[in-house]
Amino acid sequence: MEQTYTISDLAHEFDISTRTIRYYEERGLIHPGRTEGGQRTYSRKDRTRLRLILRGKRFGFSLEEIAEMINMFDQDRSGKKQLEVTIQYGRKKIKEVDDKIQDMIALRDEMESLLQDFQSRLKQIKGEESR
Amino acid sequence: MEQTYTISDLAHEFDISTRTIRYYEERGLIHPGRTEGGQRTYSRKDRTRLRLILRGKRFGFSLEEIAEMINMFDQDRSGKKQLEVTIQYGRKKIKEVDDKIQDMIALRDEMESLLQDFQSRLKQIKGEESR
DNA sequence: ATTGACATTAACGTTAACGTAAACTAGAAT
DNA sequence: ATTCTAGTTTACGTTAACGTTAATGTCAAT
Repeated sequence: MEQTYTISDLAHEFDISTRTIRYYEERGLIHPGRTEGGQRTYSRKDRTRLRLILRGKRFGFSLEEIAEMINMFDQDRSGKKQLEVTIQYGRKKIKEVDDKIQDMIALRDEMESLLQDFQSRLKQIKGEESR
Repeated sequence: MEQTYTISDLAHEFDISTRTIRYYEERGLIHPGRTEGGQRTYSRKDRTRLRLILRGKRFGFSLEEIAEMINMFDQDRSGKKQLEVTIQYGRKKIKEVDDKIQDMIALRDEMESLLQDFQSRLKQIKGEESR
């Protein structure tokens, strides 16, 4: 239990460049440790965090938004009022995600119905063919 | 039945700039008509198409990808082979969308479970409070 | 101790997707 | 007829999210 990763370990695993990982650090999204010699060293938590970042990216959040969300869930919010605010914000963000999901489902359906059109056209052609 | 729109009609309706709409045209995503004097005039079909473009954008497809998809569903594919290819491609794109949806649902769940943590913490604090 | 593969920072370059400004024209309203 | 609002093209500017290069340091293996 002391599992760490180098920057290229993670770069390979997630199929991104080392530059990208360093850039995320530059933007305050991740905070790896350092070795004696000054090289970055990533813990399991860092790796998990990177996965989260990439997941956020994949559906169109900006790095700034992702930073906001992550840092939010990150702080040691011990006060009651703080916790309540955090939860409020979290609910809002989740709703945003829900909305995006709905939007995508709508697009999916639209695409599907276009495809149906094409398929019935194809069927018709095939029908004519065998006359 | 001759409903048309000006560029700012659509800009207002979809809450985007006229520059954006012109840019989509520049990139070959939409092809409005012109008035005598040279001003762009948008039909209902153009409007529908714009809606599709924006929907595509909203979940992270690039304009190039959107152009590819739209033009695909656009051509008058009368040949059987052509139709089959189009349908294949369409299936592929729909699967991509499905994957994105799955991905987003995973993120949503992740966020939800984080929120649960916070909420149980809050409950605990409230419990202590009333002791 | 010397490779060789991988690491570091610094800084400039690149692309997509527009924003913005200038200089001008068209159309609607008074 | 004039004024005002909205349209046009051209062209340069901007930002996010990295890519790329240079110049140099580190670590593991021989």
